[in-house]
Amino acid sequence: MTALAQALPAAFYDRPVLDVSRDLIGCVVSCGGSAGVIVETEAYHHSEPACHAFVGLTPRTGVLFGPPGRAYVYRSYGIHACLNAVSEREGVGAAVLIRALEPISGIEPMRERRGLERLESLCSGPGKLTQALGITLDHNGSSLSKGPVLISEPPPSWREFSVTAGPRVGITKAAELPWRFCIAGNRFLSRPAR
DNA sequence: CATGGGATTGACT
DNA sequence: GTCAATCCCATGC
Repeated sequence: MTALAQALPAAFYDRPVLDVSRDLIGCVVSCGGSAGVIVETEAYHHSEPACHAFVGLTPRTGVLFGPPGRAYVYRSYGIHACLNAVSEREGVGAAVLIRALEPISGIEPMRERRGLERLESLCSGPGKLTQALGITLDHNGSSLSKGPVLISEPPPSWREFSVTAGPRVGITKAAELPWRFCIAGNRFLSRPAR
């Protein structure tokens, strides 16, 4: 394990979701004795139809409209869990989808939870990284500052990289918005940046 | 209460 | 390239 870094405060997420989405690149997600650096994110905002919050306040979207800095975890295609960081002022309805991590510690537990060996396959997708870190729907609504899922500032060796923006992956509505952010050329992206 | 659609992944042609 | 798995929940009757 690397030295414990400072978890980002809730105020970090209380900003425009595009800023939070870009600034989360390089930060560290940790859970279940494993951790990885965020190399790919997507922003979602209630004002556009690809966002779950677009339909308004329902039992499903309650966390999205809650205070910033909490985890919104939803089930995708009946099989996978996807991790989001709720952003913007309470009541707005916005979040950042964490799409890919570069594993940095607790690699063996990740391999066990994923049932795979290949490093590049452990966290290179939103459903993969939650499985690798042991993140489940039970974490929905939990604080990303207090855990058990934590997001911390970038490690010292991760302060220099270039972030590119492009269209989001796998959506049918508002697909033209360039709200996906990645580290250009990183080997651990869910798919290459365009 | 019945229906349908995913912010995906992995296996297969 | 195609496609099924599988379940939560929004929507409509």
